[in-house]
This record gives sequence, structure tokens and C-alpha cells, in this order.
Amino acid sequence: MRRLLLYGGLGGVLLALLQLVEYQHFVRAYPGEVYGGLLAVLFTAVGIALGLRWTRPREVVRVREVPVPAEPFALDREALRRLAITPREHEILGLIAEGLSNREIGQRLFVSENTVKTHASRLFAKLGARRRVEAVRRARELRLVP
Amino acid sequence: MRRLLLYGGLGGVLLALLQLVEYQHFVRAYPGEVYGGLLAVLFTAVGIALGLRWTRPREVVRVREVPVPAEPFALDREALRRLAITPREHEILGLIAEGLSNREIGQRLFVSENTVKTHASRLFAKLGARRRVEAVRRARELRLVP
DNA sequence: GGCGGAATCACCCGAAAGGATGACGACGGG
DNA sequence: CCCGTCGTCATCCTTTCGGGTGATTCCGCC
Repeated sequence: MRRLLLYGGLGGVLLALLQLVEYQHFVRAYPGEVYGGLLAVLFTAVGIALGLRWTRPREVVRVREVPVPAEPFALDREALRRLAITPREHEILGLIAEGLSNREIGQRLFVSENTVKTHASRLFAKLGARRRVEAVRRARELRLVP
Repeated sequence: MRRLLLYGGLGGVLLALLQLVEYQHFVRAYPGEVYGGLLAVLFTAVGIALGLRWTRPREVVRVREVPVPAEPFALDREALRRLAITPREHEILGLIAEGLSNREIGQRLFVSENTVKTHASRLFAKLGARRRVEAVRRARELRLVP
């Protein structure tokens, strides 16, 4: 509504300006070149002003809300490297987090239970954990497992 | 650099347009009013175009990322009731999920380790789990613990 | 060719966890 | 008042964990 009034008023002023500038004796008093040049400069300025006014609303800052997705789980390889956790250890960490026993893990990976225990021990040392649940907890915090 | 060339070229075109339009016989052929009106409209358009071009860089889109709270954790009391998990058991479940041993839980709750083991056993039965990590896993899925 | 990391396996030992069962007191609803 | 639930504790036994140590094999790298 306010914008409409603004544009209406602007149009009126423009017409008035046109009438004024175009007045007959003014036309005859000066050479056509000067007259045309003046007109050109004047209305170029008017046009620029109009353009500025019209484009002003475009300065509006668009705020786009980007919600963080629920839980895509991005593995933190950097943390893995920092803690010097080997691929095999990481694999076993995942199975521990699944709730499997050392024996079950060994059967699934076709290695002995003793091997799994060795990996697990080193894992706990690297994670600073003394119990399985603790290890899983830390691993989750460090984004090593989902 | 590219912008400079653009503006230079634009200025040249403007001057050429001015010369063309202002040609003498054209001026005499039409009444001054029409001539002025044409000029006005033309250069208003030019001005608007210029204004648009100049103000285009101002329509900057600022993207502000608003992080959404990941997971508020709403306890599923319905699941608790369905599985007939008592308040005490739920409390101990929480401590197990924290990674505490039965002894530590007993000390924290001022009860014997045996009591904790009893609660834990019943808990595992109700959760259908045979190991701590498994129990914690299920409890998390069921929204019984964070 | 030696060196170090990674993966594998073994043995021992103590601690922790888990299963089964029984028991006892408190408390509340029928 | 009796019965069921809850919380507590115990005892016995088996399984699983976790720590420690040592050894072997393979592979890549200097």
C-alpha cells in the first residue's frame, strides 16, 4: 500500500518535471543539442533513482535455516588416526558395540578368541576405557561407531 | 576490469544514441513535446538499466546456518511399562549405560553388589539381552536411556 | 637385509559378569 | 488379613572379561 502511494507520487513528479522542462520558450531558447543533452542527463538521473528505489527491496538478507540432519553418522577418521587405531581394531570395536562377545567376534572374523582379546585390550588402552560399555560410550562420543 | 569495459561500452552506446536521436531533421519533423517525451522515456529506461546494474552487487544473500538440536531424548515411559521395568531397575540401567561396574553402582546407590547383580539379571531378562553392551543397545533403541 | 607395524595366537591369572535359586522385610490392594 | 510386587541380600557355579607376557608371520620401507 505504502509502496503504491510512493510510486504514484513519483510518477506525478516525473510528469510535472516533464511539463516544466518542455515548456515552449525553453525549447526555442536553446539549441536542440543542449536541450536534448539536458533532457538525457536529467532523465538518466531520474531513471537511476528509480532503479535504486526499485532494487532497494533486493538488499533484503535471506536467512536460510539449515537444520542439522538427525543422525547420518559421519565417521571421524581424524580421531581414528589421532588415537592410532588400526583398521582391524576399528572393525572389532564395531562388533563390540554391537553387543557381541569375544568368542562371537572371533567366530565371525574367523580368528581365535585370543586374538580378539588382544585387539580389544589394545583398543581399551587407546580409548582410555576399562570396560566394554565404557569403550563403546567413548567410541560413540568420538564418532568412531554409530 | 571487465566492469570497466562494460561501463565504457555503455557510455559509448549512450553517446551514439544521443547523436542519432538528436539529428536535426528529426528534431524539426516532430513537435518538441513528442521529442522530449521520447527522450525522457528512453533515458529513463537507460537510467533504470544503469541503476539495476549498479545495484545488482548489493543483493547479497547471506546464508546463516541455524543448528537444530540433534536429539532431545524423550524417555519412553510406555516402553518402560510394557516391559514391566521397575524404577529401581531403570535407575540401574542408566548407571550400566554410563559404563559403571556392578560394584561401582552398588557403592553409588548404597546397596550391595549382589543386589545390583539381581537387578541387572532381571533387567537383562526383560530386555532380552545376555550382555551389558547388548542391554544398553536395546535400551537406547527403546528410548529408555539417552 | 634389517626394522617396525600389524595381525595372529597362546597361556596364565584374577576380576567381573551372568545364571539359578532361596530368602526376608516393607508396602499396598483386594 | 493375605497375596503380590518391589527391593534387598546371599550363596554357588559357570562364563566372560581384562591384564600381562611372549611369540610368530607377513608386509612395507629405509
